[in-house]
Amino acid sequence: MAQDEALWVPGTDHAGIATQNVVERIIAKEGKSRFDLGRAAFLERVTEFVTETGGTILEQLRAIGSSCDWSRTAYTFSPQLSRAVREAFVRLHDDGLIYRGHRVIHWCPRCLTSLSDEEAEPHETHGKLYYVRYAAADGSDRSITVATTRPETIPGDVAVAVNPEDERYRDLVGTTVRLPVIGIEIPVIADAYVDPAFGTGALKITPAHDPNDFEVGRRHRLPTPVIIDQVGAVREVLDSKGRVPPELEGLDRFDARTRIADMLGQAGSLVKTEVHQNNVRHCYRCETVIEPRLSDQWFVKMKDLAEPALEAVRDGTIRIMPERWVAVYVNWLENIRDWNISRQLWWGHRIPVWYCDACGRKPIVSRDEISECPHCHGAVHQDEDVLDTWFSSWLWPLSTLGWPDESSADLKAFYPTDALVTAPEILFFWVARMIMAGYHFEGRAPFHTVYLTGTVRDMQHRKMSKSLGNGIDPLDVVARYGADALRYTVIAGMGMGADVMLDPDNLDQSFATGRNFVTKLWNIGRFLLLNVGDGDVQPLASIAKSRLTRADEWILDRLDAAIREADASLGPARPGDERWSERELTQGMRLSEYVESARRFVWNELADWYVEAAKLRVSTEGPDRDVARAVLVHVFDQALRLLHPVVPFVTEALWQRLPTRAANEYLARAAWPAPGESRARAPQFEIARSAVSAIRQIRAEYNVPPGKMVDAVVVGRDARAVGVLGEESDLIGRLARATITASTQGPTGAAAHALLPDGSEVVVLLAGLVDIEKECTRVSAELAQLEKQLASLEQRLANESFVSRAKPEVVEAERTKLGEWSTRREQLASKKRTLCAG
RNA sequence: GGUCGCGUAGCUCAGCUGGUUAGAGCGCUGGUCUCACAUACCAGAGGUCCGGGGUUCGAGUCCCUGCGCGACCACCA
Repeated sequence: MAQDEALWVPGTDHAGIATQNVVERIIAKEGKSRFDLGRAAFLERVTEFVTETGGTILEQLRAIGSSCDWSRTAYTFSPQLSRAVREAFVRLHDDGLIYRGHRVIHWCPRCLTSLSDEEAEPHETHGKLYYVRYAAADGSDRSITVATTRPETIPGDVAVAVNPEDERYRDLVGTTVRLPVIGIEIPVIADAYVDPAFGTGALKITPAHDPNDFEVGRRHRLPTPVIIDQVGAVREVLDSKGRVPPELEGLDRFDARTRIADMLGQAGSLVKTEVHQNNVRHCYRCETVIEPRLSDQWFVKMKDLAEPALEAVRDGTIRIMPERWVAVYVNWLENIRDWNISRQLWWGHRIPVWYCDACGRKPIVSRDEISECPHCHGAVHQDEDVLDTWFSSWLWPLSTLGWPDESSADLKAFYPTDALVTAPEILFFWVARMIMAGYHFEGRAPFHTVYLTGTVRDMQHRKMSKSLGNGIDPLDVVARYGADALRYTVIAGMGMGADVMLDPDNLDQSFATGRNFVTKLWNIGRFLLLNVGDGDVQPLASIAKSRLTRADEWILDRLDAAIREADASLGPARPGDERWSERELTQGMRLSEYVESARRFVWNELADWYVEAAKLRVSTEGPDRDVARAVLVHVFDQALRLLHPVVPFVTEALWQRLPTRAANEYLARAAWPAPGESRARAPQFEIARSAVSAIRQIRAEYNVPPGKMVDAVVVGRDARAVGVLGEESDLIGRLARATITASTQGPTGAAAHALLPDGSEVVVLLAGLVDIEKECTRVSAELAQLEKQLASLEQRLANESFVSRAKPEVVEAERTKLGEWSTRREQLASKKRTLCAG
């Protein structure tokens, strides 16, 4: 609408682990595992499954009216995007940024795959801390007690480590101790990694089953016996002959834990156990407790990649909103660790690496399939593993625009893109990595605004999830209330980065905001179209300014204010220069504020006041009818434009029916509104408006029946106000059901009184109804309140510091206020004298 | 353990760089089926801006502190 070509590429990723898990569960019901089916047949099943179900997200996206370019719907597993994945892998490898590492990684014994640091989620767990005594090997009665949460890994121990500074154990360093129950002799070593303050200050070292122990073991050139297999059972897997006692052989790690605790107890080696709280990592897909596992995996070196991504956010090339996430982003990048990109899954991009079975040279990394060794022409086999799904997602802004084809028209036209909108929980998984990929492969940031939304939660503030059953399917909401109601509710209810609470058990109430607004908008449209009728409607520009009424000027003025507010709330789409200015960094993207400005205009100003004011004019034949019609249509047209991005369906449907709409035009393509020049008489209408409110207030207070006409004297503060009130008396009278007399002064007794903000007064004559005592009380209360406020205002203005230090416009405003309030005080005081004297 | 955020009306939250009498939606109370709309209209009640200090002419807004929540990160076995 801002006449700026916009592209939103829809699409999905292949969700490696998640999808594979679901399909494995399905075939498990048939009593099969993926290994029974074999790789090819299994992949067929997954493809089948994805084809059937994969469209749901896109359907939902479409149903809620997302204005995507559906012809470009992308999928990370498509040939085009797969090509980009391979290209990226090969380039990174050629750049020396991909390497194969032998180390302890996070392993899910259920999914049978490794996971990245981000995919292994720490959960607070209440466990036990076991204190186990390791006796000296020399037969003396000396011993060293270690504290461990995982006694089942004792068979894999290769040393006991203490801090080199620790006096308690200094004489033991260099000696050997025996593994309890097992009897193997291991050394006591000193390593600074050990925290002397924790537990006993002595730490058992199990290099194959703990990442830190692995590092310690490497420093001390210790062996790495593996005693837990890939499904998490204890057995002699590698370099561990004679280490696993027969009682533990084949036991699951948790069973082995209780079993070995018993054995240690019987052997007198278990000193004590303590309740202990610590973080245990779980698989982010199946919640299984992660088992650290020693294996060969492909890693991406992250430090060099992180550098420009860090710089981009620091120097304002990319802004992250809300701003508080910047610190989180920076912190993660500064402490970034290498990215394990291999997954021992089948559903994903196979790693483009081949090994020669004959000559056994270095692994061959290739863009194309390889059938024989380029060196010896021997047989080759491809790496069994696939890539982390995020290894394809991190290329999204590039790959969906045609990369690696540098001549791609899309890439030229739309890269770098503008805004990336997503949930904060994938800031690291996705956003940070996309930025790194953008810089590494294309030398530029992939977007310059990162907008992190809040999360939709239920009434207990729980995230919506399948397992809790507290989710809301957008399709249900669309079916019940329409897409616009859903969109309005969520957009209006979500301040920047704030969560929005919706009750899955009470959709009526949860979506009332949006439903009511859309209904209201529709009804305004109905009235308008009905009353404007079929005849030609003149464009507002062709109406002479002198023909506009005060109400016309007022509503046009309010429209301009709404447009200005909306523009300010939305802010600029992209940086004015290469980088965001200090101001721009935090400006804009306030969707809820933009929506509120538009809502207030349409509902509280257009519908509640202008439409009511214009009713008589549009139903009365004559030249003024055309003026009112022109203004109504113009204002509504502009309002629809303003609202279209939020409620596209209902605004488009209404706009199509506007008499001024040209054939074959769409609101979606209409120009975004721009404010016009200011109108002098617009503020005067406020006096009339408050007069109506004041009369209504009095009517309500005295329980005057709605149909009954009353007499009201409207006393202007000055001649000009009286003039305005006189000219608008018909309108005021109609809206307030009163016969209006505008005057410079009014009766003080036997009437109900109300003051207008500008100092004018409304006196409603209620023959025989007025309760003088009530009026006295009211006026007294009002006066007291005013006196208090006036006192503090006077004090402020008498304060020299305020007058000299505050901004001049603030002081000026306070002075004006003082004048107005003083007048009101006098009026009230005189009123009080008359009323309260009886 | 580190970092960050939050605590404003019964509920969910706005309130941006300190400056009119602190706002919205939903809910609540009273009155209206007024010829666009009862998913509406009119009027109204409801707030010690978590507590305590401080800076300032001026604090919901800035600083310190206490209490209560939450998020993220982290190799303390």
